[in-house]
Amino acid sequence: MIFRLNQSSGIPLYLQLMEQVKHAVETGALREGDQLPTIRKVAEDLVMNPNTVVRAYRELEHEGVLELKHGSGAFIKESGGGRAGVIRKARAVVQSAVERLMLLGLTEDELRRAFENELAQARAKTAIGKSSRG
Amino acid sequence: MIFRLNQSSGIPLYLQLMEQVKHAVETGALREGDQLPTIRKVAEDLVMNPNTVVRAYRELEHEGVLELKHGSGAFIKESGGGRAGVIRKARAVVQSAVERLMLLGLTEDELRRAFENELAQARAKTAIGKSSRG
DNA sequence: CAATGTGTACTAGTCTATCGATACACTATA
DNA sequence: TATAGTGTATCGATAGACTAGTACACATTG
Repeated sequence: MIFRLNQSSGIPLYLQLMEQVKHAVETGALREGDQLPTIRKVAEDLVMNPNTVVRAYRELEHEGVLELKHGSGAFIKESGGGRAGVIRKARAVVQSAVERLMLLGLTEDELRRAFENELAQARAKTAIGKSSRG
Repeated sequence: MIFRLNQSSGIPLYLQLMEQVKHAVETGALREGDQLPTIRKVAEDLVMNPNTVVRAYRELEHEGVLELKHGSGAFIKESGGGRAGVIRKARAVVQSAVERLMLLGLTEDELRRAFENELAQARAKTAIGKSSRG
């Protein structure tokens, strides 16, 4: 597992790290039980402070993506039954929707707004309120 | 046009303002040429600094939602052909997609991620890159 | 021109997010 | 028990976001 950061993107380093771990999990590059690179190793490789890596790992733990074991390391956590499969299906749905939306000639911002609006609506109606898998 | 802010929501006041103006435009409560409430009036009504209102209005101008006329006021701008109608159609598409996704049991975060991923894909392939209508 | 209403520009304070330095505590291994 | 490898905790520096105070410039009306 190797990470690549864009120092000048304006996106916080710890978020970039989180993003890459999540992506690796979703694509299957990282599986349940796999150990992630050491905090110190990542920090060294990417020439950054260990604390920043800690932040990424801790948030990922809080989201239920991985588990930190004091003195041992960081490990990918079971995400609960064919979650990866579900996410793949979801992608298909989203993809077709996005395609149709682009045909309507919406800008990316408008598209995102429409999405967020719906999400807010849905949140109000249903019980998906709890964000993340905590 | 009356605005309502949530001081303790953690969401920046100027963003809340922007949100409400956009929503009013999308629902038709505000139409092309309509004058928005004065910067000072909004600031007074909501007990906040005029500069914060300015920020909201300026960003909306930058996004092409309204137009600021020095000495005259702020006015809703034509958004180009039946844009409102298009946006309404888009909403329907998004709504059905979101509903299906929720049935899959995705959390809000996962849903958002899937959406952003697709958006990034689409951006790479097509020419919708330019965000906002500027 | 005067008066009033409008947006604009400049400056500064405060708070938070982000990242870093460093020392501590747990675990595994021999 | 010693040692090396791992995550943890606490504090500080810095930059940027957000909001505010105040004075300026333009437009409209009479």
